[in-house]
Amino acid sequence: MIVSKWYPKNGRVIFHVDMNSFYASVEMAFDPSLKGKPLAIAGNPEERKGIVVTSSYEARKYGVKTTMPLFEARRLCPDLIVMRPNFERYRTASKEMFKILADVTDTIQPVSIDEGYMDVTSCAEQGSPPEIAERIQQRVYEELDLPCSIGIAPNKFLAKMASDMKKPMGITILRKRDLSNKLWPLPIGEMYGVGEKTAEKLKKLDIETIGDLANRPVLDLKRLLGINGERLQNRANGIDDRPVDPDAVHEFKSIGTSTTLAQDTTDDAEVRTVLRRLSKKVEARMQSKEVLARNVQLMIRYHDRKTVTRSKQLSEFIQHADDLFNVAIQLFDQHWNQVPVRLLGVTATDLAEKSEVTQQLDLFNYEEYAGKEKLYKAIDDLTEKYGHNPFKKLSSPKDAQVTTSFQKDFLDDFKKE
DNA sequence: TCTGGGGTCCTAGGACCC
DNA sequence: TCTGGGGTCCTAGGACCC
Repeated sequence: MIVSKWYPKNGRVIFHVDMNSFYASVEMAFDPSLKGKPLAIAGNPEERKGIVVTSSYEARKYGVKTTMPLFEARRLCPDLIVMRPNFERYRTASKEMFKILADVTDTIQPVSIDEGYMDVTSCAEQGSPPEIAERIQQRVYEELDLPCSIGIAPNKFLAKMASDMKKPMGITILRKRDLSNKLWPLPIGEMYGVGEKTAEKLKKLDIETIGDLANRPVLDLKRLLGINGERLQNRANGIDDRPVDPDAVHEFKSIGTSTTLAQDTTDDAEVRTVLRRLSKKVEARMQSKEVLARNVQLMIRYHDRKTVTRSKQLSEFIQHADDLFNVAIQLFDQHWNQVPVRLLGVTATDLAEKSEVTQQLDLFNYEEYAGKEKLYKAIDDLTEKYGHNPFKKLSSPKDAQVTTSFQKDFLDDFKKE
């Protein structure tokens, strides 16, 4: 049966679905008169945000690229149509796209607004992987008027590299046995995970292609790049065991927002106004995700683009804009060196789910209610009994998850006494 | 009037505890 | 009196990706 060729016993079949020039394509679907024209999505130059976020393939022919300043893009392509981003529109399109993927399998890991991985290993009854990929691509194109490319491979890294090989509207299969033909000839800078700095370092070792990396003694790479050297070499050899994790998208590690000011400023009042606004924005997003934070990070970019971050770990979780602002402004006052400021950012990190933290708050409330001595005495007894204090790491979200059920039982018992 | 804004992961050093 | 080393927490910065 042909299926066995595609669904090997000991292997996986992973898709990487990548929307082609997503923002520009969404605008074209929204207003078909834009189709076939050079289009760029960019911020407002008057607010010093005039860089290209995405451009259509027609614009790319002129050399227009992502992160290119708008004036340069216009110089390369005088007829360039420029639009401000409509993020709501893109989020809506993204949701529709992922709905189509979800008709194939639940094992989907969105990695950004316009791309995601799927594990279709157990989808044999729906057809061969190329057939499934083709159906997905057709549906996205017909129902949403959006082009996408799909990579098919035994793991995430190869699927990611494969989806990049044919654009727009490509479907590319990258098997292990294709590595030396299809992957190894590529320049090292095109490898996912190798950026400008790493590519420079590797070139000093005469590593110019992915194949050079794959076949280099691993010790050379470890010396140069640490643990990442070994990992990159494994990837180059088609080794990547990372699972497709549908929960990863919910496990937020940080929530932040930043803004480049229209003009550099040394005005304390303006800084306060901006930080207040940013704090409110972060609060709103924390609320919608139902998380609290125990660490606040301030980012300052100076006139010369030098960027510093300063953070503060807190003794308790916070959720309100006022609290975020107070920490941010304290950090600013402590660390600002009086040089004109170009950008300000506020980020909440060390996050925990509200429901988890609420249980901890219950504990502290009970503490007030029952009287501290009594509670501490009980905890001391427990510490003696178990050889460690089961409440000691209460403030760490991860440990809180582990220990909350124990704590809950303990509190219930304690209240009964 | 050169270079946005959202993230993740890793490293490294000092403080502190055992 | 002199000593090693592991582990965790906290802070800051860098590389990378879309």
